[in-house]
Amino acid sequence: MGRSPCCSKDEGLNRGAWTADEDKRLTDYIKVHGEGKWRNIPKRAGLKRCGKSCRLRWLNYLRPDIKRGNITSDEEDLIIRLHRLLGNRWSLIAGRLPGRTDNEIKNYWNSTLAKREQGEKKPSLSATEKINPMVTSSIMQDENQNPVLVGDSTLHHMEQPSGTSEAAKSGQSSEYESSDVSSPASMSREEPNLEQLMVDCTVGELDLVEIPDGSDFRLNESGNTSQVMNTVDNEGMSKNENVGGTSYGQAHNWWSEGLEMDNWVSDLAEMTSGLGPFASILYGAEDWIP
DNA sequence: AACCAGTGCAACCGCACACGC
DNA sequence: TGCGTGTGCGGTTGCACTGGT
Repeated sequence: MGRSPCCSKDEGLNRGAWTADEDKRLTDYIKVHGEGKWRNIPKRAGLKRCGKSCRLRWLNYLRPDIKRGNITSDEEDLIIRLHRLLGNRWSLIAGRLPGRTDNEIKNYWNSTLAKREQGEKKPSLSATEKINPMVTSSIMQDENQNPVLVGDSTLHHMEQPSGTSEAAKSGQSSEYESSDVSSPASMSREEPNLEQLMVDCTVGELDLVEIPDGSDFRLNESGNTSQVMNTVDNEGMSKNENVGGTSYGQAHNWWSEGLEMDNWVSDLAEMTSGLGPFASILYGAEDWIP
């Protein structure tokens, strides 16, 4: 697909920092007409910006529910924990931090927490191993350097999830050592998170996970997760049914808007009685997810 | 006071996916 | 079915600011 047509450089569009007047125009327009149809917004709002830029400005800065100011220690702790579970899924992490944007969290991580994590890295146990030794001790590589999950007496081949880490794909992980578990690249390569595990398991072994609250969260034939909506009384769910569309995007919707984290973890524990080697991972998560 | 390196953050970029036609 | 569009996402860049020398 590539570059969106609305973002062509040769249209005399403004670039760079937004002015107060531009902010006001955009805010006023969205207050009246609402979000969506971003491509039309610049013209209708009298802005010399591409729609994509307008969307970004609104979502990351102008939205009224944006929480400005420093990240609190509680938020920081949550970010760290969620990052250990999810990796660089900034939107997922942001979904658990009301008022914070994925961009803000991403910046905070890259500028502050990544360095701190690197500095605090223990020589004996990695952060992941401290969470649950099962996670890393059971990940090996086959002869083709593909990650292999070793659980019980079964080997589960772990395909690299598409789009998990562009940096890893393009070899742009120079900022991090390969052994650094806190780095985005190594996170995707060595630390299969919960969702990734669920995605990568074969259907026969992990066919159906039933989510309470009336929704099914399952692995489909192709190994991707899919969500089947059974309820109509969850506005958050229905609102997001046509948004995003990636498997983890759907997980995000369900997770961030449908269930509280506490319930999610305890429900997962109940759900996982048949998950074999993966159950311990989920149970391990129960110890540290707030 | 001037310079420079480091830092934080807003904005940009390219890609992926869903959806409608 | 193929294509264009709209949207979301993660990675990267650019620049203002700050502190040290």
